[in-house]
Amino acid sequence: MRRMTARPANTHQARLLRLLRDGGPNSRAQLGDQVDLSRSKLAVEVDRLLETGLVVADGLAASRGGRRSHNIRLAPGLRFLGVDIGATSIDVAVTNAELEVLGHLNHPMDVREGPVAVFEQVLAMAAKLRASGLAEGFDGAGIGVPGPVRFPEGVPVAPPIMPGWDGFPVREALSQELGCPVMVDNDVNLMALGEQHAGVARSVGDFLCVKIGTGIGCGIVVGGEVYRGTTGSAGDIGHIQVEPDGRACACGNRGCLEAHFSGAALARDAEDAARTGRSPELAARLDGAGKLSAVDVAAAAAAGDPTALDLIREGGNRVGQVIAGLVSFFNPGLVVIGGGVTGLGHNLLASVRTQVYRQSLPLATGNLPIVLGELGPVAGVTGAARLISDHLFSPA
Amino acid sequence: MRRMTARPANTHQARLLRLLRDGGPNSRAQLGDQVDLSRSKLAVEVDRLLETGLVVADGLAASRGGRRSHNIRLAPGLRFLGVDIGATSIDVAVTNAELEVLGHLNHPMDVREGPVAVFEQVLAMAAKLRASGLAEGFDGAGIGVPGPVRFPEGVPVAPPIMPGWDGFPVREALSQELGCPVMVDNDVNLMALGEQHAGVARSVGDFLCVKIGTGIGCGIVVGGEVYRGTTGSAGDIGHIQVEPDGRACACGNRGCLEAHFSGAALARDAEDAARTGRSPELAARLDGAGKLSAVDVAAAAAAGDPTALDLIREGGNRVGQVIAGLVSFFNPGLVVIGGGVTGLGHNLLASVRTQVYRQSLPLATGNLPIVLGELGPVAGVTGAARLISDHLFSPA
DNA sequence: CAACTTTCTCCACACTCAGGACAAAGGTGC
DNA sequence: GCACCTTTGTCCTGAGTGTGGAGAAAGTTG
Repeated sequence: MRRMTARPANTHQARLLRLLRDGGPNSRAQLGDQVDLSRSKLAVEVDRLLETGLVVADGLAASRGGRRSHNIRLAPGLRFLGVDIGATSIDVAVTNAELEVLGHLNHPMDVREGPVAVFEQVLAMAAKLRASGLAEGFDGAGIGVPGPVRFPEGVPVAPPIMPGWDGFPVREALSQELGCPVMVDNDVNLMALGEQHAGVARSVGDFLCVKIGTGIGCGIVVGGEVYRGTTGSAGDIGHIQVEPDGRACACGNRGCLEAHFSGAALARDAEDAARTGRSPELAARLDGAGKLSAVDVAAAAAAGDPTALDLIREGGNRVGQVIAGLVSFFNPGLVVIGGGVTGLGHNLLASVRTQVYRQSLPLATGNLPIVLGELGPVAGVTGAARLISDHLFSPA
Repeated sequence: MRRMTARPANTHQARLLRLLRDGGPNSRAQLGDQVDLSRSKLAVEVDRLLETGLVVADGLAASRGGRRSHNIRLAPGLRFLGVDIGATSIDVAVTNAELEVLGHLNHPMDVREGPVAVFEQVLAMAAKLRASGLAEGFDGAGIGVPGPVRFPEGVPVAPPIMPGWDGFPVREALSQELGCPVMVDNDVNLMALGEQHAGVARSVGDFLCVKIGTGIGCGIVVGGEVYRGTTGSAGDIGHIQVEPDGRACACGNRGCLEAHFSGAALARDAEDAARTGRSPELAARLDGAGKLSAVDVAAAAAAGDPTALDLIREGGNRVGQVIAGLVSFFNPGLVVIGGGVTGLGHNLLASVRTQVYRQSLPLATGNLPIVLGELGPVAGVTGAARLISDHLFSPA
């Protein structure tokens, strides 16, 4: 099929496209209720959108007591590709224009293998999704990488855990390969966007989204928009010091949050507890290579293992301590916790909450929900689709 | 004289007013270079502003090689009142429409005496400024208070150091008394606004402004706008924990930043050092009541007193530790340090810088200036004038 | 004093947008 | 089945917004 070529010509059209994206099919009359435009002006803009092919008239809706309305919806053939590159795996999904995930693939891969190898894998996954009939092509793609990004150019800058990616023109390269517009962002920001679009953070203007995976990062949303900072490294909380003269961190400092608690740190601590005989539950879960993951710790905790519970509680205290500071500083309306450790669930949440509610001032915490993300692995890819759709659904 | 009654009728007019405020008198042609409007449209809007009396034509400028231009400037009689209520003193200033401080008064006063007594003092100071001929009346007033504010209503909420102010309708009361529009904000936010308008933070979009006075707070500017948080308590960093099981704080917790370093904590430590004989330099500066202030510590340090230097260095390390975390999180383009302790100067700055550059990642600190505010006590009142002028110079 | 610049005004024309009249297409009650 | 209502959508007029060009006014420069 012919891919999306047109862009909205003005802010009205952009507004209408986003309403249709976020609210599904709608009649002209219903759209009119939401946009503060006269019916006549609205009709003109809808007609123009129909001409561009971005939206289509799609049959008649049931009567609401009068003449039946024509359903207007985004072109059903539009497809976005959402890519979420983590430290240890890749998620790729296809969505329709309403950002509903139509198909989703996950593949383990070490990001340190470098952009070329990773790109090959991403393209193979995209091809597989296309071959399965979910898309004939992509109208746009969003991609998240686990490190800071110079956002306007779509280029990673000085990413600590993926040094081979420094300066690699992710946006341009992927755009070339896919033949469609591409936007690049930090994976944590995309998780925040995903939870904002379809998850727990709907209708919250200012919130924090703490992603605890291999590392730790924090998405910052101000007034509904992702805040990226001066050099694109905002939210990089993994190297905040939580213990003077604490553990050595890969960054060269001591006592960084990430060194004391993160997916990687938790796994190391669990493996240590297993090997030194402090936890038979964990020892029983060691794999052939003597490795454990956050999932194993969650399982051991669920089985009542006190050492596993201690590790989770201890970790929650560490993150909670940092989050408490951020809550005092940022005064968010919501804190979302997600990433690979979501499986640790309420044990983790409980100790985070304890720290925050104890350390921050009542005015900041009084009405502050601290919750787990509800989208899991879909958050990142949904956020990626949202990123490119926000870009395409804005005036050219 | 007749006070300002009109407000800009549209965004163009608001834009023009702000250009005239920030850039001084300008010709129509110069304004046209800055606003992306045709000369004809611009002439129409300027004419309308002239009709309202908000701006006046003020003689001819020198020729730039052709016909001489008419100077357009903000009405010279416009006067704003800027009020900055600190924990221990009140600053009041009159500015013209360009926010230049025409007169400035300071009066020591304990904010805990409550809103009624403080208001009386503020009104007396305003009357004194008026009596001196600097203003015949005020077209608007901005006021800062040392605590969180519900911004839209202009009402302090749960302010820890001034409990008597909780819920007091500052905006409404002052507006009644002065007979002009009033906006209320946190004193720290106003300092940030002041430094942004006329100080070190000009042309910086995202920055932090740490004010260390009796307490400690942090103004947050995102994209040129003050960020206030969900309940107006954003930037309240005084109660971030810097030492587990540290000193008891007035808030009920232990180890708060404010308990370890702030104007009040520094004074206490200095008095202690003086009384226990660790520092003759400080002891010599004790006043009749056995009290010291940040100024005394600065003087002792300048005289080479090692104990005073230690206190400053120690305090700088504490704040630096917190700022390092905030820099990682927020990735600002600038950090400004101001407030009563500015007198500690480069001794303080040095230890703050050391902490931040050591603890934060290079990407966030690479090009990050950490500087002292340059406006001193004028920052707050300038910010207050800026606050109300931003309000009045926006479409009604 | 002619030629050029800069500043400002005036005017014709295109575009945007609101609101009312009206047509189309349904439901409801008798 | 029919009159009357509601809802949806279209068309038209008129007010306002904004552009760009012509040209006048007021300088400078050689």
